[in-house]
Amino acid sequence: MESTAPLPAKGRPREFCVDEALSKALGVFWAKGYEGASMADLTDAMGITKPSLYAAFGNKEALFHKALDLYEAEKLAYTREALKQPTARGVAEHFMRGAIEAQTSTCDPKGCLGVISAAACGAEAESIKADVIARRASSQEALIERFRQAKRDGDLPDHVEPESLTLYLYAILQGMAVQSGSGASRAELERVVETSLMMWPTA
Amino acid sequence: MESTAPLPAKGRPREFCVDEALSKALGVFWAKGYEGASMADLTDAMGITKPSLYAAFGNKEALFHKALDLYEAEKLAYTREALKQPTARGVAEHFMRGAIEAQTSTCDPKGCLGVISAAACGAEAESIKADVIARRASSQEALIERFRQAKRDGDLPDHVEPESLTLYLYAILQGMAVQSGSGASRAELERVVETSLMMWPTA
DNA sequence: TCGATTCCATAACAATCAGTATATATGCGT
DNA sequence: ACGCATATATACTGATTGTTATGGAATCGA
Repeated sequence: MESTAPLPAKGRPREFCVDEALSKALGVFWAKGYEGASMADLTDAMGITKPSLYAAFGNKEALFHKALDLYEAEKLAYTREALKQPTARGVAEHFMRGAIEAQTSTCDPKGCLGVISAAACGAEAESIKADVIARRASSQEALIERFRQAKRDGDLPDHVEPESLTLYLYAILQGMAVQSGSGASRAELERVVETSLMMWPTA
Repeated sequence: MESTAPLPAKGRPREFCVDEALSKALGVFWAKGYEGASMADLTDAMGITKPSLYAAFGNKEALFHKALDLYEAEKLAYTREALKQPTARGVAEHFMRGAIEAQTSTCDPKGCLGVISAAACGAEAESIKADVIARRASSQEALIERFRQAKRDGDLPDHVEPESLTLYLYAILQGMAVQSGSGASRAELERVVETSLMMWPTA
């Protein structure tokens, strides 16, 4: 294996920052969806030409997967933080309040890239959908495990199943994403969160 | 105003049934989204040629709005039934179980056309999105009014706000649509519903 | 049977799609 | 200074997008 350290750099050096360009691409995919984002949109926002894009990222699909990596790493960091909260209720609250922040930030597109990409369902986007669904499943698995721990902690009532509670919480989060992507205000999303927390099961 | 009764029918009669063709078009939009559905897809499924489509429906956008009308009238009929349930809890349960039926029927595409169309966010689809959002708002208004009545009936706790409860229930419904559109099984959706009902506020 | 009228079918339209071929520019080691 | 390797810029590819013009076919009232 080769280190990622600065290699000798044989040929002509590229004139743009790959990470920065990827971040711009993420913004376009987030705002317009996978199919809605054209290569012209992408190269425009990234400030590079098409051959440069293909050389650096492969093709549109590969670019999207890398943008999804970045999205998970940066914009979904709060989900990993949420799992560390001491109570199941705290976990849920951190998830939902983090979702509000991520989905209504004024410097980012509205809504959730995962939900947008899973809902956009052209035929060519099947591999995109599969990737998003797989990532969601793995993220749900972590939450299920966290709720199992909560039950062992006596933090959740006996009659609550971690799998069901996870599906339920994810439904709320996805619903919030749909609403924020449809122009819902932060105040409206907060009402959803307050209502959810009001009903959260107590041990 | 002219009656819709069979006019003398001046020229050559059309060789296809408009309602049937519209129903086929709805299926395509439902399965592939507004932007994902091409005119070729549509004419293929409808069994007509492009000029016939344009003559009968105007253009792609007008066709979509009419398909949305049909969707509301046929596939969302359960929501009007739900509002008639005697208790707020019954209303919510009817909404959610109706959503399961509508979103996992084996003879229809999975998921909810409204959610799919609101999430698909190309630039050209702005008018589509606006239509879907407006219809959702009007449907939410009816549910808010129903929950207000429930409060007057002493059917909901005092501290529950009809607006918040509506946003919350819609979030769950939209989340279920996202999940069913992403391959969730009926059993998984039923877990969401059971969990939601378990937490439903009692007066 | 004759317009008049409306429909269907084929083919074309300009625009856009994702992706690439070609040519030129820039850096390295030698 | 030379070749090698890589990046950039322009222009192009074939396919597909939504939409429409054209020509023939079908049904009407007269």
